[in-house]
Amino acid sequence: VADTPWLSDEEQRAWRGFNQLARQVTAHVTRELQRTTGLSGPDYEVLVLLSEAPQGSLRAFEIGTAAGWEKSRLSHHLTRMELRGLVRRQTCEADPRYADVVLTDEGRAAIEAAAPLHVEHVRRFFFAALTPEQVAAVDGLAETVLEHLATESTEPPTCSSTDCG
Amino acid sequence: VADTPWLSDEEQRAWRGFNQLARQVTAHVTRELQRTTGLSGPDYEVLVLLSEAPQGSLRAFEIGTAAGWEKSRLSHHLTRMELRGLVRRQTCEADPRYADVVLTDEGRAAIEAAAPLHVEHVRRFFFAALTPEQVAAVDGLAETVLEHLATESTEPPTCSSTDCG
DNA sequence: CAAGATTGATTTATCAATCTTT
DNA sequence: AAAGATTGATAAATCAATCTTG
Repeated sequence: VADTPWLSDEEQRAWRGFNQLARQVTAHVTRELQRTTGLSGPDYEVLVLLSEAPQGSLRAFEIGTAAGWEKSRLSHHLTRMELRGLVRRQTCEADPRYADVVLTDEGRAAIEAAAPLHVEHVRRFFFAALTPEQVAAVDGLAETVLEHLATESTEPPTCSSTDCG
Repeated sequence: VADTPWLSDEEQRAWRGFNQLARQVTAHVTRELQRTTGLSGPDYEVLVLLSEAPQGSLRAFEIGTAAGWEKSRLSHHLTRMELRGLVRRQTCEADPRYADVVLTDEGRAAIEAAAPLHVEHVRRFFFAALTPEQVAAVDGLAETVLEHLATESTEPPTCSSTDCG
């Protein structure tokens, strides 16, 4: 901690802006999604993953990994979606410790109806404001930081941000 | 909806990357904040706002506006923070419909102890990955999109994203 | 024992009134 | 009636066991 310098003015602005950006864009998009389709953000995410999977089916933990959820949240959420008829769970007969999650017909209908609306919202609240260069910048930023986070977690004890010499 | 085109490959990547970025950076930072200081993200946000306010005091709705929370969430959260001794509520005598939220000594101690740690986490999980140009890009993106969202909401009925002529 | 999964309890967030003051 | 605030009920996310299989 010792010698960690404060954030510069520009960093401060960038950090607060980044947070506001993330929060507000997400809020606008998910509010419209909810209003126009009845699906929550998490609902939509699960449905997209399943709809893009080979047989409309994934192991539960694959969804959890992709969405970045812990397993209990995943299980509870799948239970709610199952009650609404959007997905179905079935134990994998080959390997009974895995749970297969399958997109139902109703679930597929829901995601297919929702997708174009969602795209419209994303355009309206996000891409409409951006130049092609800015879109590229977003893509680059995401790649850079996510790459960094992936390695950051698997690094030595951490003498991070302090000079070790 | 009609003529809304699908997202291009690059837009698709940018949108998914943006979401992953926002989620993962936030997750890393708030997890470390919680672990090292015992404060949640929302706790920290309220404390920062109060610590930067003139008398360490704000009207409740000002916090709600700044944080983008609805009033019931705000009220519940303030109740929890008050129980922990971080803030104190007092009715404004001049205008009894407003509730003043005041930072307690304990609350100020908490934010002052947490701030440098938080800065370190933000550096480690975010700025460490970015060049100065990228920091500027983040700042610019946030400004652009937030400006757009501010006007978007106050616009005509919405013939958004469809050609009107 | 480790990994996948589920369950129940607790904590937060959201929703729908309600209350007060202007 | 409108705006600020609170309250109680519901829904969702997190936490701490537990269970099963390899």
